Amino acid sequence: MIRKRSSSNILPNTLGELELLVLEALWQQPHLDAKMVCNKIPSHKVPSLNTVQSTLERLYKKGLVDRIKNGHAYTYFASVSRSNLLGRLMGDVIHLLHDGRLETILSSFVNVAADLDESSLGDLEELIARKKRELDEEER
Amino acid sequence: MIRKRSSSNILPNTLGELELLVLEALWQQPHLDAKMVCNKIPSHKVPSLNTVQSTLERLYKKGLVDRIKNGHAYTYFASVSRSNLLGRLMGDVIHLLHDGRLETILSSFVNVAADLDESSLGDLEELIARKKRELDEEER
DNA sequence: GCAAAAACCGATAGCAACCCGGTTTTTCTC
DNA sequence: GAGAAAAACCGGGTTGCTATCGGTTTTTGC
Repeated sequence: MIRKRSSSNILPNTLGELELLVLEALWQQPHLDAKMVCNKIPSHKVPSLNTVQSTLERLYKKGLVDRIKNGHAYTYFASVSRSNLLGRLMGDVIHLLHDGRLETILSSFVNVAADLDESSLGDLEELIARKKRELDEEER
Repeated sequence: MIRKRSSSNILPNTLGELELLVLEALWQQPHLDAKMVCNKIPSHKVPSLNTVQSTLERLYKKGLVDRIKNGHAYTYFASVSRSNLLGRLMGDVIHLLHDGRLETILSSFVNVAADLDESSLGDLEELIARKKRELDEEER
């Protein structure tokens, strides 16, 4: 028997529950050390300091947080913004299921946007218009 | 020590590698039995028939494929379209990182759209316009 | 130099995907 | 209907990842 395994989860940057909580804390207030992060975790599920530390380490290796040696302790801060990470994960999902046809992506966009009300669609239109102008600039 | 664990992966519907390959096969050609699915997996990584079967079973439990008893064998078919699944996964990601501000979502949309060229943005605009008209209809 | 605090190390546990051999059930054929 | 073939079903083993935390070492402030 060969039993060689391929990768289990095909999405490269998925997050665990605690990893997300830690990131939330750092987005809310950057430049915290491990202990401070620990104190910011919702009180009904505070893990031990060590647990938070290894979670921070994992996030660091993933490139989602960065850190500075400040005295004897690291202070951590998110190295990606919330919307940046959101965009990255969306990109991963899209890449995963892309079939080459743009329409697939676009109609999914709009399906997701189905929850959005009219003014949000207006906002989206505005953002697209801006993006178009940017592309125009680049071409010249 | 308590050592009770919370959930590890916060995204509910992530896919494994083989699960995706199987889905791809079913999208390309619906109504296949396990053996046929097996034959459609790219040749450099064909797993055993049993492996494909348990993968199909997992996908069935997840609600991503459905099946009909046809003679002595099940025939399987995807119960979600590619763009449907894409939209669902995008929804999951958005829900995961949503901070209540629509702008976060919208700017992520546009960040992803940064890879798209001008005509694609035009298509997206068109889809939004259509969506807006739909919303208009509903209101009346 | 010493005590406290933090980093570092390693070990365990749970979970989900993957992988497959062996057994049972179903069905098809004669 | 018996027997063979094919598929479903079952159970277990492997891997990779997150979560969890105790114990040890290093650093630092006094």
